[in-house]
Amino acid sequence: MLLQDRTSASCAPARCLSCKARGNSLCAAMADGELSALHAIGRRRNLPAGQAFNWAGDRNHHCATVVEGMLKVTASTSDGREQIVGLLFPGDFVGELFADDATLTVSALCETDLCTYPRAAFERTLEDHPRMERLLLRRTLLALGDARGRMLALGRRNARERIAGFLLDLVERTGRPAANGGTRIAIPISRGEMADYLGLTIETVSRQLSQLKAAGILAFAKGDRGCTVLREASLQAILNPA
Amino acid sequence: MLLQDRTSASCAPARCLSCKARGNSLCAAMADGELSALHAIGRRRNLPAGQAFNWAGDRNHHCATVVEGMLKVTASTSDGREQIVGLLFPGDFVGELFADDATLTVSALCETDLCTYPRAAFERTLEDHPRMERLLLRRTLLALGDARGRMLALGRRNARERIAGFLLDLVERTGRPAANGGTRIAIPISRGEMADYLGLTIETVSRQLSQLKAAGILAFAKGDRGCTVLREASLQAILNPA
DNA sequence: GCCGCGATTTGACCGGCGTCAAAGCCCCCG
DNA sequence: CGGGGGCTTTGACGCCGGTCAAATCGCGGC
Repeated sequence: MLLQDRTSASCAPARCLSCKARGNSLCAAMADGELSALHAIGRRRNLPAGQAFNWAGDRNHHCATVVEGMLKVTASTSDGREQIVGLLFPGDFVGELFADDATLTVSALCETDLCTYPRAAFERTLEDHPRMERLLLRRTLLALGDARGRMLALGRRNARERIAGFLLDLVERTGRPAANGGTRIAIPISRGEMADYLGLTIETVSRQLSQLKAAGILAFAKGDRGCTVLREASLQAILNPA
Repeated sequence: MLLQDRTSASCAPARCLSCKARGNSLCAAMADGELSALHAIGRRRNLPAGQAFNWAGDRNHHCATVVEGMLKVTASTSDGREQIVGLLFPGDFVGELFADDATLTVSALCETDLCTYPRAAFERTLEDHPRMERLLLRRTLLALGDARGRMLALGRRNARERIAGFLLDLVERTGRPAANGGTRIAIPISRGEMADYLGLTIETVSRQLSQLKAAGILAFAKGDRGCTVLREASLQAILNPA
């Protein structure tokens, strides 16, 4: 163990060098030699689709970074209504730092690989590596900006506008030019999860998508998640009314 | 100028020593001697009630910390619907770091004193003082947690529940025991601002408050902002239904 | 192919909250 | 003391989106 630490201090651990999330995760702040500090406390973990990484109310022992896959972060009311308050993609940091108890539930939207760390050890590592702390600050600020945009959507936009905004986000994140001049996007989550993300119900989401299809703005290929956006400008017009 | 910097490097600038926000602002991370770094780039500024510190869409030149007073951070749609996405109190940091353009509008809810900094200079100071950066990270994480709680409220709670939650927040923040065994709270903002904060309309806020009064849960003294909570447990029960 | 199950879509209905309007209240100022 | 303007309350009404229910689709297993 000690020996391994010493050797890996001079060259990055193999698991890290081949890591798909390296480069856009917090690890990017670490020089190859420093990675051993994280490597020593990190464990790889695979999370099957649907399974929770942790539950709101549990003691908050672990944090992680997403290596591959997607997670949702949800908050819920005492009677079970649920709101997705964040989505996490490869490279994103997972967890609530500096808090003894978790207030949010994190679970996998599809099969997901994580690099998990004991929270206490991670926080210590953070203190020792200001570059990593700085990177985390930037990410947290981005997440906060995102959260604020979603507060506007949840508080002030109607169902049509929320759907349009969501689809435009997907265009930006996953859009690829389609044959017919439209843009093909993946919709990586179920209707129910879209509803939880947008603060709507499944039925409303489905109806709105049907209307957009009827209006010739969207087209669905049968039997797959995803669709192609035929008239992006129309979505923009819905999102930003005069 | 240079001379002043040198002298103040050995003892904290007088303005900082007497600052009411010292101790719970980012400055708390600075030893007395370090404060000159902030002092040199900071300017005091007084903002009359209602006036904006900056507008969404402007170049993002300045940030600040709140010395005294209260600010609101608002996001709005292209057609003018407005959502308050944050409230700022003495000691809180004001501004969107690492962004060239402001996406949010910040304005004073009452007469407010700020200590403002050019954003670029502040970011440089941050780099030189990891303790301050760490404090900012903690605050940003708290703000993110708060934002997520508000997403749940805006996305999944009805008007009654939002009002109850808001009042309970005020009890925690400003509550003082009242003569009749109730808790006296200050409501430091107008009905319109409450509505913007809660994602409701003025009329709905007013109606809900009237209902709580009729139910004997709240009592309003005539002619002042504020009220006393007679039955806090009832508010809890509204916020967390079975 | 056929069945069964979950996800999605569609329909009917209704209630909460937004909208529009008017009245009331408070405070400032003359 | 009276008048005016802004904030707040209250009322009437309509619509959006939630609820309940049923039909349809998609897919895997046998």
